[in-house]
This record gives sequence, structure tokens and C-alpha cells, in this order.
Amino acid sequence: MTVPSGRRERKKAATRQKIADTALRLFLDRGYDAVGLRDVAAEADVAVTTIFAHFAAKEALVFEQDDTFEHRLTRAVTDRPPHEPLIPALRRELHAMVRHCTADGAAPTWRMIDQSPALRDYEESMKRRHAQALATAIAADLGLPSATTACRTIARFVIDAHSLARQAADPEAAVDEIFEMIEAAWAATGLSRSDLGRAAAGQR
Amino acid sequence: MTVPSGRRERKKAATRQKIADTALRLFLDRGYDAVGLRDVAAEADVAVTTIFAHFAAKEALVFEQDDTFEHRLTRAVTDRPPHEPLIPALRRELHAMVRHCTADGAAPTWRMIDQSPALRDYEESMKRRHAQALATAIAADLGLPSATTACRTIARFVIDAHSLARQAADPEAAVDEIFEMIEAAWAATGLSRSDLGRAAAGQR
DNA sequence: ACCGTAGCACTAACCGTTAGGGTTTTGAAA
DNA sequence: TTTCAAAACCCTAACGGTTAGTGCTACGGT
Repeated sequence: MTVPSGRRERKKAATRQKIADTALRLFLDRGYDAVGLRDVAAEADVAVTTIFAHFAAKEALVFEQDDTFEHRLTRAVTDRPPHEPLIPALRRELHAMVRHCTADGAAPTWRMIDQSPALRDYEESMKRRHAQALATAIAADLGLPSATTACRTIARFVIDAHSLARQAADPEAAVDEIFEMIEAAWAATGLSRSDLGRAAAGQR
Repeated sequence: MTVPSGRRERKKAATRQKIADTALRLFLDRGYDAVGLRDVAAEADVAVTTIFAHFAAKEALVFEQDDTFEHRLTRAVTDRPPHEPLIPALRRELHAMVRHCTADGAAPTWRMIDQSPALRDYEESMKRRHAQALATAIAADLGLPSATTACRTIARFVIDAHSLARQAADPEAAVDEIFEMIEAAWAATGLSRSDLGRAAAGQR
């Protein structure tokens, strides 16, 4: 039961990376639907079953850093400067994330995602998990024992902001526009007073 | 190119209904995942391909009245009494829809949906379509040429309300709680002034 | 040096879905 | 009535994602 350390871990990570890289290359090259998992396996020189040992589904090959997304959101809540209100912290993080999605390097990948219904669906199902994690983090931040309806609602709105902004003509401006709405929704819950007055004072 | 009238239509509708009924019965009986489409086809005495002539996917067998949902939302916007503000009209409709979901007859079906990831995912992908339709309807109601970010955002929030409320302990109360937030978000857009003052005066 | 196990391969299948092509039923025109 | 085109349906076969079963190999701890 000791932590497997050294070569084994590295080899496993290398295999995973090789699969992900090969898959993404083939997908961008020939199109997501035109590439089968048997193609990916052959090109990466692994067995099809090995792919499923590393990734839960074909779509997961594209969203390799799924966890990163989730962690960034929850940490934007938990690791924010003391006394910083909740919503502005999330707004800052969303700005960064949207900017990252529309960066030159990632743009072709996201274009591919937008063109494939299967990938869009998978992205949304990921985001539902993220919303749940975020709701829990928000509840914890407020000292609540579990996520209330208001927490879950705000979490969902924040996740929505990402989807909506990504598809907008001017993503950065969209983040701001949507967060004005979220800020108002948050203020309407009464939970915002937990932010010790700073939030209420800061938000006009 | 004449309108197909009479027996043909009835027979087709009957086949569709027999498939849907059989499928739902088997699903509730043995579990959604434990029943294959080949089972459904055999039990309904049709070919597997016939199922796909009536339903786009296996999951669609469960969400038979998909369109109804969408039409109810858009008509809540377009067919509401003159001068009634937008958000309260949507709130009323959501109340009715949530009540319908939690009614005794439909309860086992929704329990099944909640237990199957495939069905939950499908429900969400449906709802994204509904959100888009609702956004368009809202934009039209405001006299806008196309759905802006604010329209899309409000539409999405309203759809979220349905998902969130359905899973809450007290769905009806959750609708009210979430709509307080939506009302505030809507007021923050400035679009609400299109409601000729009635909305602004009535809320709060 | 030895053993448990993690990582991976291989085969064979299951299941949802679609294509291809054929047969019957229906509605309406000739 | 006869005729015809389209609609509805059936059957077969396949494709692609996904999983179970089985076993081999190389790594890491003892």
C-alpha cells in the first residue's frame, strides 16, 4: 500500500500523455468523428483497452485537463485574499479562464469542440460536476454545513457564464455583462451579508 | 404533396405510442440500463430500425414529450396577458412544470432519470435547446433582432431553475427562491425597462 | 531473490446507431 | 378501378464506442 514512486508512475504518465497527444493530433488533423479509437490506439501503439484504462471515454481525450478547470474554480473561492468578496474573485478567475480558452494555441481545439455535438454534450456534463464542486466550496466558505439551493444556483450561474461567454462575440465583455447579473442575483439571496459588509459596500 | 390525412397518420401515431409505452414499462420494470433496444423492439413487435424512425435516440424514448416542454416555455412568453412582466410569467409556468414533474404519476420516471447518467445528460442537452428557443422568444418579445448575451443568460438561468428545483427538497419553494435571484439579475440588465415601468414597480 | 500487483495486450463480445435494400400499406390521381 | 408514388415498415449487416475475461511482463517492496 505504499505510494508507487519512480519509474512506474513516470511510464504510466508517459503512456497517458502519448495517447492524449496522438489523439488530439489525429482529431485536429482528420476531424473528431472521422477518427476512431482503433485508429488512435494503432497510432499511439497501445491497445484500445489501454485507452480506457487512462480515459473514461473518447470525449475525455479532448478534455484532458478536466480536473484543472474544477480546481481553479474551487481554489478561486478558498484561496482568495482575505476579505475579498466572493463574486469578484470568481469573476477574476472566469476572465482568466475565458482568456485561456480563446488563446491562439487552444483555439483550434475549442473550434473542434464547438463543431461536435458529442463534445459539447460532454463538456456540459463535466460542467455539471464542476458546478456541484463549486456549490460545495461556496457553502463551505459561508460556513454552511451543506450546499443550499442558493449556493447551487449561484454555482450554476457562474458555470453558465463560462459557456455563454465562450460563445459570445466578445467573450471578455460577456463575462463582465453576465457577472453584473450574477452579482445582483447574489445580493438578492441575503447570503452576501456573510462577507462582512465589504461586499455590500463594494458593489455600488 | 397533399397533407397525409386519416388512417396513415393514426397508424403511425399508434406505432409511436406503442413503442414509447412498451419502452417505459420495460425501463421502469427492469431498469433503464438493463433493457436493450432489441428488447424493446421485440416486446413492441417492431423492428429496431422502426424505433429510430420515431425517436432520435434511446434516451428520447423516456423524454417523449420533449417538444411540449419547449413550447410551454416559449408560449409563456408570447401568450402571456398584455402588460404582464416577463419574469413573473415565466415563474408561473415553471411552477406548473415543476408541479407536473413531481406529481405522483410521473414520479417513478423522474426517479429513474435521476439514477441514470445517460438520461441526465440527455435531459441537459435537451434543455440547452430549450434555453436557445427561450432566448430567441425573449429577444423577440423585447423587439430585438436577435438574442443578445443578456437574453441568452436569462434564458439559461430560467432553465437552470427547473433543474435545480426538481432536485431540491421542496421544489416549489426552490422555484420561488431562485426566481428572486433571476428577478434581480434581470433588473440588473436594464432590459427590464422595456416592460413599460410595470415590472420595475411591481417587483419589490 | 521473490512475490504481489500495476500496467498493458489480446480477444471477443455487447449495445446503440446507421446504411442498404426490399415489401406492404396507403392516399390519391388517372 | 386501375395505377402509381410515397410512406411506413422489415431485415440484414455493419460500424464504432465500450467492457469483460484472461494472461503476460516489469516494476517495487520485502
